[in-house]
Amino acid sequence: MPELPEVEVVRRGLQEHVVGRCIETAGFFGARVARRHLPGPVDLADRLHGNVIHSAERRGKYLWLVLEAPDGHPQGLIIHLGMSGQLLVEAASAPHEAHLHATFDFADDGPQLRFVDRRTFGGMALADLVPDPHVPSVGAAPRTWGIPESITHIAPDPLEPAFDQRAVIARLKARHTAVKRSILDQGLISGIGNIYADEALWRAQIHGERESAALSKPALGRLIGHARDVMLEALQHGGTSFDALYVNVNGASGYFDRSLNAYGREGRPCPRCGSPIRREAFMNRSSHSCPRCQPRPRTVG
DNA sequence: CGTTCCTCCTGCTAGC
DNA sequence: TGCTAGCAGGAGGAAC
Repeated sequence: MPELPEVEVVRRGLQEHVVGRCIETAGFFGARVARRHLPGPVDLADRLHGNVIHSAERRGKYLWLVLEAPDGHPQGLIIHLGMSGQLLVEAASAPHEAHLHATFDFADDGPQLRFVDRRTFGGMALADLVPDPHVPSVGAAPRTWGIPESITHIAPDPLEPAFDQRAVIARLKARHTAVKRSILDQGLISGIGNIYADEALWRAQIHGERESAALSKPALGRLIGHARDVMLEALQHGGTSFDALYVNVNGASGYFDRSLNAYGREGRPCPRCGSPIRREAFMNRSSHSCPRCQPRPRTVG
């Protein structure tokens, strides 16, 4: 479930606890955590030895650590949390968690970074850093270090300077598919998952199966604005809980308990009109919406 | 090409 | 009470 706000909380934890440190030894356990690193887990561990962590970056749901290898070559360690990934900062002597897939020991005597992932949809890979193809020719300044080559297909998220709302609206107007499918497409706008998609659609009073191209530009603009707002609010709720030496995705956001209006609220009253929230199958997932505020389209887009 | 569908995975829960 | 089927869903790649 980590979407943009939860991943940003983790990024801030990494910035606080591992940036500036030198990786002494990395270990990867099992075949899946490094599956996107094609040379394999042993190669990945070898290449990380002696690297200094310069910064912790994020685009959408992707994290990466900017590293400088002992030979001076900069590179990015991509980290995706998938469905259930957690990064923990703990003493090396702490008992190993079930589903511990990676450990990082540092040249200092400080705590260890661990990657724990029950469902193994998450993973790590090393990539070269390249100029960001999404930075417009005028406007946002490029990142100091560039972005990992293997995630250049991921679009900017609504919280970064490179986000170009007019360009995104133009692409949404060209999509002849359901608008919810469009805003979940990380190559079009990144960071939004099923939860925040449902919340943004509820706020915008748009049913997710309405055709993307058939919505007006102002309506699409409002939808994007609501997506940005709901993720910012979640970030504000969740951004205070990592002062301990423990970066916990699941504990990152109290937002789920209090502030969701549609997602996971099947049968409970719509906070706006009181109608019971409905749940529908969509894209082999669940979609939650208000039947009165978000009427279904006559024809599926 | 744009769009849709399937698969990876494990823990939890509803229902027989 | 114990089993199984169903559900949760991010993202890449196959399939249409």
